[in-house]
Amino acid sequence: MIIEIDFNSDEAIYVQLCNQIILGIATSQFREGEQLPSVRQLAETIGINMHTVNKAYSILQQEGFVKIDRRRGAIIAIDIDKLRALKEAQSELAVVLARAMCKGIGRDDIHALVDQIYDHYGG
Amino acid sequence: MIIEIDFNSDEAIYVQLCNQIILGIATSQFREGEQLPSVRQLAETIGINMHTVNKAYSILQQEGFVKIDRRRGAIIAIDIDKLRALKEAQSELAVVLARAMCKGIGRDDIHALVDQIYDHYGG
DNA sequence: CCTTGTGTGATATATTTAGTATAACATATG
DNA sequence: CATATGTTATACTAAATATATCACACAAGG
Repeated sequence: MIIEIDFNSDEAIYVQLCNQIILGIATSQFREGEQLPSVRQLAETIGINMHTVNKAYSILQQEGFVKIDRRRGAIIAIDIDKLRALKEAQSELAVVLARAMCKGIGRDDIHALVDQIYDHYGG
Repeated sequence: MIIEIDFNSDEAIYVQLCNQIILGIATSQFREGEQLPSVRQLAETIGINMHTVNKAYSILQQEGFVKIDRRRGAIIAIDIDKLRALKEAQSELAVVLARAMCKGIGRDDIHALVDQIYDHYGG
């Protein structure tokens, strides 16, 4: 999978890394049990520091997307806590939808967007 | 409208302020043409610095939620650029939905959440 | 005319976060 | 033993965040 970092973005590099890897999992470019590049390797590929990658991996571990094995590095391993995930999705959606509503975007527009994204992700 | 700031949150104060005011607009607690508290007044109410409120107001102005009048302060004035708003909603949704999908949340769950939020906002 | 209340601007300072640069360590693999 | 893994520690720079003052321009009201 190709990971691209926008160094001019206002989003921190480690946040962009997390999001892209999660996007990769959602689009089945990364599959359960698959091994991510080592922190040193990915850091060199992207041209950033090892610790920045390590921070992203640690967060992904904490959020239950990967498990980290001393021998093999970071491995995709989804820890499903659906109730918790639903709560988080709800509070994140609340912010996004409030903005959308103010701008005159109706619920049908949102439903269409959701379907479009799910179709694109192959769900 | 009551604005509450969580000083222990990892979200910056000015970001929380922006989100809460946008939430207030979405829920019709703030209406078009209505006047927001002055930067000094709101700062004192919350117990934060004037400039922190000013930063939030400036961002809201830049994002097209308020207009700032030297005489009357910040006034709710939605600038509707639906195409742009749709693009932003899409990219924000893409991140949220990727996380949800990985955790086994299906599109029906999301549609239900969307309806729930829109109902709650009174749309 | 003066006071008051707007937003705005400049400056300074403290704190936290982000990112980098090195180095070293424990451990598992071959 | 050499290599590659994550991990830990330290130090440093740069940027973001938040606060603290002070001052300015402008408009409203007495």
